[in-house]
Formats: sequence, structure tokens, C-alpha cells
Amino acid sequence: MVTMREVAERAGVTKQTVSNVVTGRVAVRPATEARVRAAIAELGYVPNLVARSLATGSTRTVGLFVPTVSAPFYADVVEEVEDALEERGHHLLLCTTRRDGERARRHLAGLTSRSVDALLIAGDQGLTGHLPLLADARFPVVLCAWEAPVPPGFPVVTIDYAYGGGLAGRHLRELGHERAVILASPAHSVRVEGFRRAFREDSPVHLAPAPAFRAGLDTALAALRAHPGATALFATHDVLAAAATEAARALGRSVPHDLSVVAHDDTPEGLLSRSTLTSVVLPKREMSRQAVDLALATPPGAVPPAPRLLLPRLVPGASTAPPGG
Amino acid sequence: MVTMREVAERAGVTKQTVSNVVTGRVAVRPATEARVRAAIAELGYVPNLVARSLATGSTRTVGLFVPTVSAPFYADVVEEVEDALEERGHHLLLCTTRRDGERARRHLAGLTSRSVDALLIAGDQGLTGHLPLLADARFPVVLCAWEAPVPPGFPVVTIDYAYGGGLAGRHLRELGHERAVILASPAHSVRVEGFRRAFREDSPVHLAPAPAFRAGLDTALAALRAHPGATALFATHDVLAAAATEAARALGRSVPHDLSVVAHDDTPEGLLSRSTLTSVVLPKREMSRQAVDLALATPPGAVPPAPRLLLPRLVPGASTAPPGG
DNA sequence: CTGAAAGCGCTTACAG
DNA sequence: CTGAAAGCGCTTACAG
Repeated sequence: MVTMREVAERAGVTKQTVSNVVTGRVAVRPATEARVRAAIAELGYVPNLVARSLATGSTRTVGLFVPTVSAPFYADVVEEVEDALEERGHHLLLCTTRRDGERARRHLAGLTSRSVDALLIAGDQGLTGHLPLLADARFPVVLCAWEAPVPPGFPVVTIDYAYGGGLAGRHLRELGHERAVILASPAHSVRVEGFRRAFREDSPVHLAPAPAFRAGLDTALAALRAHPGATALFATHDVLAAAATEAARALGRSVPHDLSVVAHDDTPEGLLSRSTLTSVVLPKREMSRQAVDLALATPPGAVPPAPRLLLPRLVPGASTAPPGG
Repeated sequence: MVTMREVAERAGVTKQTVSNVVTGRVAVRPATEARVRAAIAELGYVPNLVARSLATGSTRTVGLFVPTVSAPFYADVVEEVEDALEERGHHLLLCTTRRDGERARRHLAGLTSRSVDALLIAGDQGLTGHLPLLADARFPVVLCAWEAPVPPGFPVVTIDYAYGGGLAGRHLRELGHERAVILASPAHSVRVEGFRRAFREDSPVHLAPAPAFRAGLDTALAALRAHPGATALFATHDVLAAAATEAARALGRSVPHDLSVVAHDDTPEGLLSRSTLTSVVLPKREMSRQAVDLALATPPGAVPPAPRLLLPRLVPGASTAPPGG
């Protein structure tokens, strides 16, 4: 492996001068710089970032915790974060926690000894009990995609989930619907409340035990049978919306003629469904970028700025219509 | 940040002794070790892996290239690789290439200066043109989930995709089917050929422009209309299988009564479909573990072992039956 | 079993 | 604008 010293010898300068041209921190005379760059090219020199990290204290690496990468939402967040990081010259150390506190704890220890520059935690993964550990992390920790109550002391950039629920409720109301059922995941109570406030406080909610298709299908069937008068359904999750559509079909009700369905965070490609769903779309890209910026800008012990709430928007699709079509 | 030196002072030894107890490389007298451990605990000492990496040359970090994390197959691979890595005390640097050679090249440069211990590349991402760069990487590069012809010179652990196609063909044959259409992604020609050899060489294949639901649906509709006599369909991808099921339904054909559908690599939870699909299941976990082991065991300049081919298996579901039900 | 020395490859003030 | 020195926090032979 060729080092800075070898480049220096080749160019007839000292290694500090090589360092100066590589980092650009100190101006170097053009002629010298040219010699150095030539030597770098000839030798195929690549700076050793490990050595640089030891000297500077920055690894230009940030950790990201997500519960899983198998859910479309988190898959998107991972890619958005990666993009934002790459633009800033950083790399991504990925940790999937599987909502397992012990696993998260182990990863945190790993990131600590590895000296990442920051840690992003996406999704309130039932990790709140382990948060005290985070409080005295050596690097900034920023929380994002956080639907549960925000723990104090951490910078957070998340989505206004209640507002998103409200968008869905308002949409159905404007179409003239009066009765809707809610198909929700247990973790989505904020979306549910937002919907209820905008639509009707007493809208019945049916909880799917897991945000999975089968579970959603069973719950949706039960919900639609229990409330035959409902002309609309709000699903708090893309998979649940797909399941609801399927359930409606199984019951002989066509969407949107006999039932309007609005989803929360449908995948853009409509991967799961045949036609486009009317959906509350979450600003994942914006959230990821802001989280990265915040993480990289926050000094280690700084007092966290106020939580940032990004607004989702409603994208109309083919799954909603006035009651009766 | 507390360092080894401070621990040493506290314990009344030199830092080399602390190093010895931390690494366990050299035996230390029990009494001394106890004093050192006590000092470590009192001071909350955490070894600095950056410094260790500089001294040892190993970062205990491995890079993983996947085309995307949004496809269920790769999402699973990422989590399996992460698990295998964690068990071995390594961390995961994730790079999604988006099938973009330039992007991959940039990431490769990043990993090089960062001195990862190894790089895993999952999926022949049309990166073959960029492979020469990999040939003189400073760290072992192992290829996995590689359906295209394997470039020489690299260790590879992949799946016997042709065998998987064969399993699907044999299954349909044994059920008594005589005509089947194939719904395939352009990159899946190996699976297609495997199927044809086991089923019928002249089975018509319809290519979906992308492994996405909409594209699959259109192609499936066209395929089923073009071959009304087909009693079975082989989809080379889970999303395509879901689309095919949908297409059959749209044409008024029930699955499996009027049409048997076998998928290749359906997601275990059957996320995309209502009932379970008969599917060729890929050994992702085994592949990921072997790839990690290979990457961590292969000395930098070693001659690569022969490619390893792992066998998929067929898991019967509710989507196949003898022709006519 | 424990200590003194050199080194991993860089950066950072600090003189010239 | 360029060079000499010290240091980042560890590990690795090598003596004792």
C-alpha cells in the first residue's frame, strides 16, 4: 500500500505538503501541487481514511438504525439516507434492530468503539427503554420517523402523522362520506386520531395484529362485516390498504364504487396493488436529508433544536370516489 | 474520551498490559487482570477501534453492494449478511448501487480508502464492465446471488437458478400439466432455461420490462391471452407471480383451478398475495453466511475456490393443482 | 507475566 | 508557501 511518504519522496517534498494538497486545507504553490498530483497518479496513492480518522477524530461514517429493511417505508429511508450521506462524503453503517432492544444495545456499543460521526434512529422501535444509553453517546443522535411521543433531549425530524391522518379524513369528508372504518396497526394511533378529528371522532378502528397482508386481510374482513354501512376505509399502512382492497373484493364490493380506500404511505410504484391508491404520501426524502444535515451539524453536546415536523400530502388515486361511485 | 493509558495508570500497570487483557492475546496474571478490569469498568473505557484498525490493518467492517434494498430478495440478503457479520464481530457498510456503474465505482473508491476487510457484491447488477476495477481491490471481493455468467478470478457463492427453474418445471409436469407460459424478467434467462429443460423446451416466454407489479400485470394478461391453452404459468420473480395471479383473476380464471402458478422466490410471508404460492425458495440465509465466511477467510491475493452453487427447494402452496383443478 | 520502544498513516500547530 | 516535530490510541515484537 503506497503511503503519503512515498508520494512525498517521489515528488521531492515532505509528506506535510502532500497532505496539504490532498486536503486542500493549506494553499500550495501551483508547480509543487502539480508535481504532487503527478506522483499521486503515478503511484496510485489512495489516502488511508483510518489514519486520517485517528488524527482528526472524524470517521466520516454515520450509523443508521432501522427496525427492518424489509418494510418498503424503511427501505426507502435507507436509500434516501444513503444518498444524502454520499453527497456529503460520508458512508453508511447500517444496523437493523428487528425491534430488539438487546440487539440495538450491542450495535450501539459497536458504533461507539467504531467512533461514528453520528447516529440516526428511524422509527420509534419500542427502544425508548434503551434511550438513556443514547443520552450519553459520544456522537450526536438524531431521531426520525418517530410517531410515539418524542423523548426530550434529542434532536428529531419526523413527520406530522396526525396531519396525514387529517388529510385522509378531510378527503373522504369532502367526497361526501359519512361513515368510515379505520384499519390500523397498533403503533399508528397518532394517524388514527388525526383521521378521527378530521372525519368523525367515533369512527371505529380495527387493529391488525401486524402490518402484514394476511393479518390485514382478516382484520379488514372483520371490519367490513362489522360495519356494513361504512362507505370508506382508512388504512394506516400500505400493506393494510392492499389487504383492505382485497377484502372488499372478496366481499363482492368494488373499489371505489362500493368502498373508498385511502392509504397512508403507499409505495409509489403501487407495488402491492393493481391500480393506484389514494394515499397520504410521506416526505421520506426531505426527512432523510434534514436528519442527515442535523446529525452532521449538531455539535456533540449541543442543546437540541425544536423537533421538526414535516407535512405529508394527499395524492389522489383511483381508490376513492363519492359514496356510491 | 478515556484511553488505554488512563486505564493503565488507574490499575497501576502499563498500557501494554491493558491491551493484553482487552485483546486476550497474551495471558495476564489473574490478580492483574482483575485490577485492569476494575479500572476499565470504573472509567467506562471503550477501546478505540479506529486506533486498533490503524495498528492491525483490520477494520472489522465489510462492505455490501446490492442494487437496491427495496426488492424483498435483497432486503432479506442485507439482513442475513448483517446477522452473519454481527456473529463474527463485524459491521456492515451498505452501498446500494441502483444498478449504476458510476455509483458503484464511487462506492468502491470509498471502501478502498476506508479499508474495509472485504466486499460482498450481491446480484450481477450489470456491473460486469466495472469488474476489472475489482480485480485489484485491496480486499477480498466475493460475488453472490449471481445469475449471469460468473466472471473468472472471483470467489462466488450463488444459487443454482437453473436447478430452481427445473424444480418448478418438474412440479408442473408431475401434476400433469402439458402447456405452460413463462413470465420472466429479462435478467432471469437461467431460470427460464432450467424450467424449459425440465418441462418443455418450447414453452413460450413473455418478458416483463421490469420486475414490477404493473409491468407484470400487463405482460401476464398478454401472455394468458396469447396462450389460452396453457394450464400453468411459471413466474421467475415473486412480484411477477403476484401479478400473474391478478391477471388470471381479471380474465375470470381461478387459481389453481383454471391456472396453476409457480413462483420463484416468493417472499415467505406471502406479503404480496392472498394465499400462499407454490414457490421455488432460495437459500438466502445459507448463501449469505457462506459468502461472509468466504470473504473473511480468503487471504487478499488467494486463488479463488471453485464457485459454490446452493440448491433452492420447492415449497408447495395453494397455487398449483392438476390441470382442471 | 510485565515493561520500554517503535510504528500504523495521517493531521495539526508552529517555525522558518 | 514548505519543513520538522509531536501526537491521534492502539498493537506488536522484543527484552527482562
